[in-house]
Amino acid sequence: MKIASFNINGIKARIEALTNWLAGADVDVVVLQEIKSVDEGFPREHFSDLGWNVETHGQKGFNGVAILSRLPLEDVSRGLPGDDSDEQARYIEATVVGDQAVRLAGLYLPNGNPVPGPKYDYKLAWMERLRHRAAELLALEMPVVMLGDYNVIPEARDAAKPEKWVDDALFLPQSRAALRAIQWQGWTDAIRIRDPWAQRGPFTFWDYQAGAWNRDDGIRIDHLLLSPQAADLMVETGIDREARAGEKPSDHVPVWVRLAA
DNA sequence: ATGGTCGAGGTTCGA
Repeated sequence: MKIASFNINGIKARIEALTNWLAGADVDVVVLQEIKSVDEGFPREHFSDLGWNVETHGQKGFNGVAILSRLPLEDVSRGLPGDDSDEQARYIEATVVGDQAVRLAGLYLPNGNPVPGPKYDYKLAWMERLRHRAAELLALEMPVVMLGDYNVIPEARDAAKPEKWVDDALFLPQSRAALRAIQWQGWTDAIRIRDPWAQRGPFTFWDYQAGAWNRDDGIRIDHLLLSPQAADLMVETGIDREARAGEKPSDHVPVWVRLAA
């Protein structure tokens, strides 16, 4: 089972690039972030006609997450538990049924800028809620993949120019500590363990501004965290970097893991 | 050191 995450930065603007990537990526399931669409505005038929099961959790204008799957999806739930007043569409869970059942949590973690301010407070509170949910998912003792745009640069080596990010919500010590608190519950960072001692990179996001892609001025903020039962099934993982060089690209590229499931 | 791009929705905000 090949599982991917892709922040597409607008489904209407990215329908062609996403469709082309899906045709060549050989993925079974992909979680999407920043669909920037209400559920009724998502081109559901376009993807269902191509053989994808579609589950969305959208809102008007901003945010929004979705799952496309060639395999059956069960027990879909929308929204991150822990705050009934939170109306931002940033989280969706589903169980994918292959040879084994795999629980997926697709997430779009708040950006948090500017700092300080209510947006950063919301980011840290959201991460605390995610930590609680992550502990519940680990307690299932089943293969779980928690993946998406975490909007956190874990370490200095995850940025081409870390000095640019020192005052940014994506790299502040509190943000990184909150991510570590989740990881240290027992999650495996699938992309990092490909090359544990890398001194720089790999990256998953390059800003549209100032020629960041051409300078390879990237950061790693899209992550795949695997429960121990999922990590035991991991056979391959990767980043589809070439997607950033295509026509009308997103500013993020897909990240993926293949499980023997 | 400097300059500066997208998307969505509606003339501005979020990233």
